[in-house]
Amino acid sequence: MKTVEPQSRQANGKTRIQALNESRIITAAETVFAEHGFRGATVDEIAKRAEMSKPNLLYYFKNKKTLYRAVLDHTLNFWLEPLAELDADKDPESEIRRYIAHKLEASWKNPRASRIFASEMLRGAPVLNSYLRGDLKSLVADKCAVIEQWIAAGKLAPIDPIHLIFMIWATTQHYADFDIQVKAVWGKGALNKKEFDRIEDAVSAVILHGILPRKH
Amino acid sequence: MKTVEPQSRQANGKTRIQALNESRIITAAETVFAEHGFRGATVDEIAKRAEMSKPNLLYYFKNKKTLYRAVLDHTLNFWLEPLAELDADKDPESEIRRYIAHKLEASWKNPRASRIFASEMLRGAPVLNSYLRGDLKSLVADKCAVIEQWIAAGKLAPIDPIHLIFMIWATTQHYADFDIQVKAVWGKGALNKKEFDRIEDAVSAVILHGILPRKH
DNA sequence: ATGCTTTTTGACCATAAGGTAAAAGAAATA
DNA sequence: TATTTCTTTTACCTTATGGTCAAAAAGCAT
Repeated sequence: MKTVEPQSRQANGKTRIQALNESRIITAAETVFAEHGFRGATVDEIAKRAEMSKPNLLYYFKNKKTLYRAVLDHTLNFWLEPLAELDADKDPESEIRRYIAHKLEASWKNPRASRIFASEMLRGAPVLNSYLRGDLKSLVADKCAVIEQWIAAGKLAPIDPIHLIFMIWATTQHYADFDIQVKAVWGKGALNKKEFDRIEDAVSAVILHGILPRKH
Repeated sequence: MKTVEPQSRQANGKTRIQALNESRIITAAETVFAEHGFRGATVDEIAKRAEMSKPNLLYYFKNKKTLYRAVLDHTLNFWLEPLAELDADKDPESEIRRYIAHKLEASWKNPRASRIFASEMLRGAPVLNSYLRGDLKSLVADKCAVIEQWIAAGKLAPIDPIHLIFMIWATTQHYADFDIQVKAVWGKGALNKKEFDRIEDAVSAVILHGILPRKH
């Protein structure tokens, strides 16, 4: 009865193959969950997309729900990150412009993340409820306070900060989530860098124009 | 072998019971499709919600897809209607304010319609594709022309009209589709009339402030 | 090569889901 | 009330779906 050292693992405690396959699965799952939501997605389809048998997939994620949670986790990093940056000591115009740009870019680079989030909201956020009422809520509260400071300092028109945040979220997500509609109505194919820049300009212009104090 | 007159029907050619049941089914289906999308919705669940057996439901709509189309049809009236109103001869400020109010109200009164539409977009609009590229596109083109006129007359700042429309859509839909998030982050329960009015004010303020020409 | 661990597969299983068919049951007209 | 039309139910059928299990296959350290 000889004992043998366990197989070599990466920093995160995963074998080479684990790391590889888990990421392939997550990627495949993102696509399917984004398109069909939790209930509409099937494990079979995700497995096929990950070029893997269903039982093999279930070896890495014990069931659909666990996989979904993993995908949401992955998604949230993306989602939460840009907001954290708003800095009260800096100029609101450049800060908000940068935030809009960043958020639009995120929607652009990873529309699936945005759609997964949207789909989770549509079904009433059964999984993300506590996240919404916890981390996200307090983060938003912080940022509202920053905006309030700007308003108090006369650097912004007196608007309700939370609705400003909602407007920015809504608008930037729209281009990811309603991509098909945007393309169909605007008559473009896949949006390229140039069109993307136009979007950024238009959105920033209206919002900034809308919230910077008027000069008389 | 006596023949008998067919049963009395309403103007739309439907019997009393047909009209009643079809509307009950559509209502039930709206809820389920809004929450789970086409693939995630089940006929059983819709039937249960309509307090009816599955075969009975399928007597009225021969399959899930047909029912889904009927629901989308119902939804589109809602969706298309408010935009049709923008009138070039009137004042842009009041026209756009009215449009925003109208769209917000629609989201508020029938969030399910908004969500069904959102869900259809998320999955790439397989059913609504031709609608998007047809009716909706030309309607939007018309309204862009109206906005261009306002801009040419110096009544609006020179913004890209289509992005203005997208912004309005995005923002107003957000309050319907992301209702849960709004409630969780804002810390409100169900939104009441007062909060709804605050939303309307905030949104109109930013957008109108953002697009009306600056006075120097 | 050997012995152990990790990965993958194929064959299943139970349940859910979309849908059908035929017959029973209500409504409406005559 | 009789007859016809319209509605609802019961009993199924087929396929899809989430998930399990045991065994085979592949990797890896010695």
